[in-house]
Amino acid sequence: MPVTKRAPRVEGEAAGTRGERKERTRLHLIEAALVLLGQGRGFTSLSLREITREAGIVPAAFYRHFRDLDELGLALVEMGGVTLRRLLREARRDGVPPTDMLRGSVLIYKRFVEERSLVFRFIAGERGGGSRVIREAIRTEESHFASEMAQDLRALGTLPDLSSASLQMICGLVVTTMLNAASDILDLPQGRSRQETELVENFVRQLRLIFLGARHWRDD
Amino acid sequence: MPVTKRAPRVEGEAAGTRGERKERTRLHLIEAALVLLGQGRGFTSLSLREITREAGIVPAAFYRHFRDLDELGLALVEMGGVTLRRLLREARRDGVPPTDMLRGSVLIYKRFVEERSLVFRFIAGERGGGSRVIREAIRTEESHFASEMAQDLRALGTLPDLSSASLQMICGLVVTTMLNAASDILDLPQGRSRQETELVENFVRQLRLIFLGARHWRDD
DNA sequence: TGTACATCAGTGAACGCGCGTTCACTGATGTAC
DNA sequence: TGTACATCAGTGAACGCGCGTTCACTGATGTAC
Repeated sequence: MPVTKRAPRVEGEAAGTRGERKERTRLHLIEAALVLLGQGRGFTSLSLREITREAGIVPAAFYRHFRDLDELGLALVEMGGVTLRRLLREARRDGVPPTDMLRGSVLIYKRFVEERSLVFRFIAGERGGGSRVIREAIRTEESHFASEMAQDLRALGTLPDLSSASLQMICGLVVTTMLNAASDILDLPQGRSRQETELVENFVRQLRLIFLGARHWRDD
Repeated sequence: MPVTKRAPRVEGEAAGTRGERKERTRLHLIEAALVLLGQGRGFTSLSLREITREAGIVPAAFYRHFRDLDELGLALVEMGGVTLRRLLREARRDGVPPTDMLRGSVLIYKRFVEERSLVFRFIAGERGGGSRVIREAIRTEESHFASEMAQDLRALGTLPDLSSASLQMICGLVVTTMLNAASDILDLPQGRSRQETELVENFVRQLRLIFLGARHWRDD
């Protein structure tokens, strides 16, 4: 029976090596920022002190993790990118719904957005406004996401006649449409199922239109 | 010869009735906000004092014109709506370019956006993030704009086989694509003509795809 | 037209407050021997 | 294993600053007679 090198800790809260604790505080800061963003304000309007207050540490400790708020913003973008990639991974794993493919995908996407509302609020919110460096980081994530989606469509044999460039362009349009829809989804008033189905139907139709165009697209 | 009822003023700056002067200060406040937004920050991060400083009045005077910053934001949204309507009006007046319709329209749009960069920066920036009340006001303007565009397409006889609902849906997609593109246009680094033509070509292709889909769309 | 009074856009000072950043510090965790 | 020292995440106090809002005011413009 091997000797326990380190005494096991009772409280799960404070467990871990110094490095692990530090990482956890970093995540607390990121989550704190997301929570505050979830209250419907822009990232640029958050203050360092608010964030540390929400995270439960002293303002000065912020600097142990990020040089400034922009650096935290970039961490949020990265988390957004991870979230998007997970969406594709799950789609790949589960496959697309066999009947009424598009509506099924839209409903899955809608639930995905709602379950990760804070991250999507951030991405949808800072994509157009916010600071320039963050906007560009988001654009980069978007285009990676579009490329990955294009690869998946290629692998699935959808739209086999299109060049990679055209497929990429089409996926770019799909991605911006998805992110616009995410913003709409998050602003849905609760319990207004009429508005909800209208939004979904509109979203489905828009995607249908795009894929209809794609099927008739001729590379030049 | 009629008597001059009021002594003519020498300096154009201070001219006008009290009401006119007030209106001018109001516009100064709106322009000041736009100038500050043009420096690449979000509306929610602007301060009342900054804006009045930029407008050349004392902070307290702000309250003679707006209850708070949100009310000024709504005025900005309205100005954005006016700008979009002007775009359609000019398109109606000048007609669409006869050859290479879509690329021509895109280039006209690009110039339009660049000439009114501050308003578009605001609209593109607050559309996804910002405060909820402003976001919803922008959505309303967007959908009015889409309706008007749909009417114009109907009047021009483009896509004569589509129902009004479908036309509206398609125009909605066109509008969001245009506004996404506006954000990209405004972030173009100066003098990088390569990136510029790529952006334009991508934008043209996306619109082409949408209209190709529209031509094959069957109402259900 | 001239006069006396009302209106009100803009002023300037003041208030209490939260901000970002700095600093020397504490004390648990990690490491070398 | 035990001990002595190093590291460093988080502390708490302090700073100067710009913030939003209030208030009594000023003086040009507007109005009634």
